[in-house]
Amino acid sequence: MVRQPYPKKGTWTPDEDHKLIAYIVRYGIWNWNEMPRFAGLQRSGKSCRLRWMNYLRPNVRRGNFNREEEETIIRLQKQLGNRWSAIAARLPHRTDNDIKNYWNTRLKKRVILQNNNSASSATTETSFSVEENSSDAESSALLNIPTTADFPEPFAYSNPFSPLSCHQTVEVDNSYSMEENSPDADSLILPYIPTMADFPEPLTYGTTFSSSGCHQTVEIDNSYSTRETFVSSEYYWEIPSFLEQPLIDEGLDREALWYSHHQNLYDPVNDFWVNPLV
DNA sequence: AATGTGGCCAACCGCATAGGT
DNA sequence: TACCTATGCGGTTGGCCACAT
Repeated sequence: MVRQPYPKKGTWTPDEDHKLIAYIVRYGIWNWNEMPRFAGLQRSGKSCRLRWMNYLRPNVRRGNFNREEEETIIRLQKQLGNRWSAIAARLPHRTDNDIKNYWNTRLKKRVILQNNNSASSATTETSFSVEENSSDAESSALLNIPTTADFPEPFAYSNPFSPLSCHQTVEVDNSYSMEENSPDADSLILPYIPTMADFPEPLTYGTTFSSSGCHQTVEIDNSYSTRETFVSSEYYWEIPSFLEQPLIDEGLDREALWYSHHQNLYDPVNDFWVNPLV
């Protein structure tokens, strides 16, 4: 009996990122638990999923939060509590983990301070309990505390595989529009979810294919949901080692796919994804 | 220069939930 | 209906880094 190697933990290496991106771009997401084995990763499926969702996934916006985003987070946290996924759903391109971290390390203190200040100025009482998750909308008024948006500085994205790097290279527009977000939290804004229509040609699931990379076969389940699982064609990246392998889906034309996504090129010299159209 | 301290954030862990059998 | 598995979510941890002493 062959014992499964103990899943690797800790920080992901660029090589691991490369493998995961390449695998998902090529085959999509069909089963997180099985995927690492086929992708040649020693990680748990859970770890792969987390890495993809929080870091490698297309459209993930990283770097400083602007003032509008901060205010939105503060407002939604007050309304929804620590339901980070719900808050993230209303902040396009931000992950729940990012929002959670940002809240815990920065915004939380600011809100507490703000509440303390407003409490002390609003009443002469010396003992006043500040409820962090108060539903009192009146207490949501922000102090004029400088935020990162007040001190714009260039973002530094160190990860060469960051999707943001592909499309926006270095500059990040601080005027990032939040107009998609209704100020009314009751109107739910869902994040963009790729559908089959986003693909140049439909993937054919329910077929059996062989992965030449690992010399194994796998059954693709028809019941597999498209929700949050497919890589949009807009972000089809070329990974040389994988392109050298034959495509496994009959319906896919590698060349057509590549030309339809030619805007993203990998610069092997600088180990960086660039967009020549930007 | 060495050490201590705190902030930041990627990643892990455990539990909840959804969906399939 | 009960059980099992995969996935999602939120809390927490650990390591790295910058800064202070």
